[in-house]
Amino acid sequence: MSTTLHDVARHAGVSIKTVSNVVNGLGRVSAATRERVLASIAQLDYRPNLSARSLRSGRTGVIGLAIPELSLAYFAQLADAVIEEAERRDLVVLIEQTRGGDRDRELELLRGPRRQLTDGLIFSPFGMTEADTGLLDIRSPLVLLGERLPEANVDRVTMRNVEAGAAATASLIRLGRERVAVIGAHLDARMGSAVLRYDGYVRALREHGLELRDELVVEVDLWHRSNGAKAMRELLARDEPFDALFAMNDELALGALRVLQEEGIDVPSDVALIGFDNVDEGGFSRPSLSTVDPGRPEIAAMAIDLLLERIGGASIDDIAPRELQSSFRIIDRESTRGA
Amino acid sequence: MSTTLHDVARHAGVSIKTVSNVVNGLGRVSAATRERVLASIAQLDYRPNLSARSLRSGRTGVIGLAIPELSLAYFAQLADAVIEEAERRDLVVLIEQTRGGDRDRELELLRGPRRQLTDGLIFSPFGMTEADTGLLDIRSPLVLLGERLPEANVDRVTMRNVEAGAAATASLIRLGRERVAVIGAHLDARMGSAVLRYDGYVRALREHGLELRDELVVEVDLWHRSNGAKAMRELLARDEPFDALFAMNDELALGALRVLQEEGIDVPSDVALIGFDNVDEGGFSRPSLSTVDPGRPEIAAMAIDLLLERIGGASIDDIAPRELQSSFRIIDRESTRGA
DNA sequence: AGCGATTGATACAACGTTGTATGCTGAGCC
DNA sequence: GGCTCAGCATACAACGTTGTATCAATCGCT
Repeated sequence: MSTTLHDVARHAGVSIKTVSNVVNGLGRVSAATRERVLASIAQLDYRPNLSARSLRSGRTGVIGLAIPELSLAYFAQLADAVIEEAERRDLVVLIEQTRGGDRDRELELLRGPRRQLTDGLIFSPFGMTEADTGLLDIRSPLVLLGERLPEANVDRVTMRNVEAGAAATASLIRLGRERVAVIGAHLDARMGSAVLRYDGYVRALREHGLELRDELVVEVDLWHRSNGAKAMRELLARDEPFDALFAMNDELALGALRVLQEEGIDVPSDVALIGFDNVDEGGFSRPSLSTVDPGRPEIAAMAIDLLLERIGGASIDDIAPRELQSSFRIIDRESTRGA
Repeated sequence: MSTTLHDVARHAGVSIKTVSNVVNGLGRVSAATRERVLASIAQLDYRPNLSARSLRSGRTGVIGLAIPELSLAYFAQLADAVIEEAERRDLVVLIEQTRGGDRDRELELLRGPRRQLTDGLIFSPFGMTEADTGLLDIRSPLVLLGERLPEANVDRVTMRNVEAGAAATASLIRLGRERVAVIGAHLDARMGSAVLRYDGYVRALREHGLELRDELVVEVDLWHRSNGAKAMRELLARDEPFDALFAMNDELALGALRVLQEEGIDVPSDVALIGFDNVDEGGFSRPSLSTVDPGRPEIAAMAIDLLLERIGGASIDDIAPRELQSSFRIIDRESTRGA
């Protein structure tokens, strides 16, 4: 079939191991034999068999990335960042979709045989509940993205959701708006981005001496665009005036934006709007959408670095699980511009 | 480390091969021993080592997907479809980005050692030129997406671009529009989607007895949103009246839409608009975007099936390369609705 | 009863690689 | 001149799996 070390060795008149050493730059090989071997390698177009290598070494050079759905812009862009950062470390990425965060599928990915294909997994959980937390206790390297499953004894990358939520809200208040609505809250939840971003919202209101009005808070289960539209209709139906809106992600914001426009409400003059996530699309909506950039490349880099340490042998017992936080940035676009 | 066949065999008091047979459902194994072995497998939490398996079998169960950029909605949704279809065939997908279609990167992916990680590659070429076509002549299974590199002696999945372009154009004409502009043309090119969709446009005009006006044709190099905006400004500057627009993909359409709105031109009443690709986002723009659905799941399924045949051993010499075409569908949304 | 056929299980080799142990030079030193 | 020691290269085993060949025991048939 394809050329092996054996073929090269025979062709160059040396032992298999010497060829292996040349390929990997190990051991002492005289310049003369090295030349000869390299020539043979080039001539025979030898390429190492990665299956054999990983059988021997126990490493595959592949990391897994499990996300709810690649069609969601946020995750597509995240995957993009992970692939690029992985590439930089000579790793390759295998993407698994949990089909919108299906719990059973998530568990299957965590424990299934396919885990063997990868050295470790970067996992953005969604459907698993806190009761499932124990199931995360797996031998192989794992890094969680986001703040779900807070009890899990695992490395984790998050962002400063409270601070970012506060900064987003503050950016609206700084425009002179005093009735800032928010959509996407999960008031009953104890943890999660929704809770943290909402905390930030509340904090910013307080710091600027504004009143928190429950009538301006809309709960939204899934942060999809259609739900953003629904939430906005609900808010409008309450007949409670507002002049600014913090949407907990860009999808919600874009859904809300559409309804606002249908109702003839101008953004930003009537209602200033800021989203969250900095999805590409927000730069092209009309008006373009102000947002919070979560620093995806940084998130990707942190996750991979954490993973690599575990892959390198640092077990959970050796080093306690850590949580790294990416830095965010407010992006000012048309939806919060002008008076 | 982790449990192997050996461990299970010892635990169940049988030979290694018997355990292997149970796992793979091969050979004859009595119900009694099968029970015993399965019990041991469950008890020891045995999972087959996929590296060893693929070393032995020569298959990895992984296919590669090389696309320009995951952040582009079209490719994200395509990747989604490929992953789902692969899953259905018990395959897993390794995504490689060619960084917006960088030629050197494309060649690297085609010939690099990482090809060994996968059983075959689904490749959406972009940067490679016709001069590079010969470099596609690789031993390992390969399927191209799209009509670039037309001379390549390789399996390929395309869509009926001419028919689809004609159908899109016709859907505008059927609204009563008589001055249909088009953006995205590559007039100097001999091949590619741009040429084919343009052919469709021309054909539809002719079939409906409309005149082809060069002033209504705008060339656009890269089909990005910003270029859609640029093209629209160029078209408006020509001061040539038009009442409908066929954009060669949704990105162009959305870019153009934004400019039309900035200029106070109403869509669809002043200008009816249709795009191409059925990117999710088009369903949420305002007005929502009519488009051509290229049938991504079908494309993914066809590509994987072609690949699997080659992986199964059908070499290019055995079976001549084939081209499969997906079926498309016009999606009517607000941008072509009403009078 | 004696024979071949069938069933159920086993031993062994091999996939291509790399780590370990070992061997063979010849140069340097007392 | 015999010793050590570095320098270079090799042989062998092992990673965990599966295909092939083989074998023992049981079965069915004349």
